[in-house]
Amino acid sequence: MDGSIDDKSEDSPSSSGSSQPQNLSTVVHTITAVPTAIPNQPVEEDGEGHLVRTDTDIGIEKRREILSRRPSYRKILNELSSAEAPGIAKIEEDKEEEAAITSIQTTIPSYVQTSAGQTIQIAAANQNELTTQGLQTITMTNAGQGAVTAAAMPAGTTIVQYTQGDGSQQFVTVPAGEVQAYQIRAPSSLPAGVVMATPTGITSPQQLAEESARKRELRLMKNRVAARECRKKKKEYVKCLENRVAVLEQQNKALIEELKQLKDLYCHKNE
DNA sequence: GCGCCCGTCCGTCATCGTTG
DNA sequence: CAACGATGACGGACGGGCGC
Repeated sequence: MDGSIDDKSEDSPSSSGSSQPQNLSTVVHTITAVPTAIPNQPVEEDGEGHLVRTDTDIGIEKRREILSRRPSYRKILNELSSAEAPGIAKIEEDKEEEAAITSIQTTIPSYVQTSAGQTIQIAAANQNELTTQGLQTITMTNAGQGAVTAAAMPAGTTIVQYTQGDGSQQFVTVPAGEVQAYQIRAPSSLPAGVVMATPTGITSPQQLAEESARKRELRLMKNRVAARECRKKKKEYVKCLENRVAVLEQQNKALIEELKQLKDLYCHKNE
C-alpha cells in the first residue's frame, strides 16, 4: 500500500492552496445520499514510515456498507431526465469538461526531457502560444507513422506529437537512440508547466524506485484532475436537483390551485 | 486584533465499475 | 485481468463572520 497521508505538502505543487479563489455563489444544500457517520480511522505507520489507515474487520465491513456504490451523477440524472422529467437537461459528455481539461492542461508541461537529462522544449514554434492555449493531447509516435512529418525525418527519429487548443498539431523530434519511450509527468520538483519524459528499460533498483515514483506522480496528477471533474459534475447534479425541486414545487402549487377551483365549481353546481 | 467556528475548496486515498 | 476512470471519504488550508 502506498497510501501515505503525511506527504501532502511535498508532492503536490498546487496543494499550498494559497489564495485559491473561492466559489462564492455555490451554496450547496446538503443532499445526503448515504449516511456519512464514519468513525475516525485509526492510523499507524507502515514499514516505510508512512502513516496508513488500519481498519478492523468490523470497520472494513461497515465502511464497505457505507461506501456501497451509487450510480454516477450523470447516470442518475440522465435516468431521471429520460424517464420522467422532460424539463431537465441531460448532462452530456460535455464540451465544457473538455474545455476545462484544456485549461488544466494549460498549466502542464511544455518540455520533455531526453535520456541525457537534457530538457527540450515542446513548443517548437511559439512557446507563448502554447502556454496560453494549452496542450490538448500529447501522443508519442515512431517515425514512419506520421505521414506528414515522416518524409522530412531521418529514419528512426522519434516524434513527439501534441495538439494545441486550437486544433493545430505540433511535433518535436528526438534522434533515434536518444529516447526509446517517454512517460509524461509533472514532477513537483520542476516548475509548473514542465513535463518530464524519461526512458524505459530500467534495471537498477534506484531507477525502479524513480520509475514507481513517476508512476505515482502521474497517477496523482490524473486523480487530481478527475477529482476536479467529479466535483464539477456533482455541483451540476445538485443544481439540477434543486431546479427539479423548484419545478415540482411549482407543479404542486398549480395542482393544488386547480383542485381548489374544481372543488369550488363542484360546490356551486350542487347549490 | 485574536481565537473560534463554519463553509468551501482541494489533494489524496480507497474502492468500485468499466473497458480493452 | 490489469489499467483506468469515477467518486465517496477524509483531512488540511483558507477565508469570512462573530463574540470577546
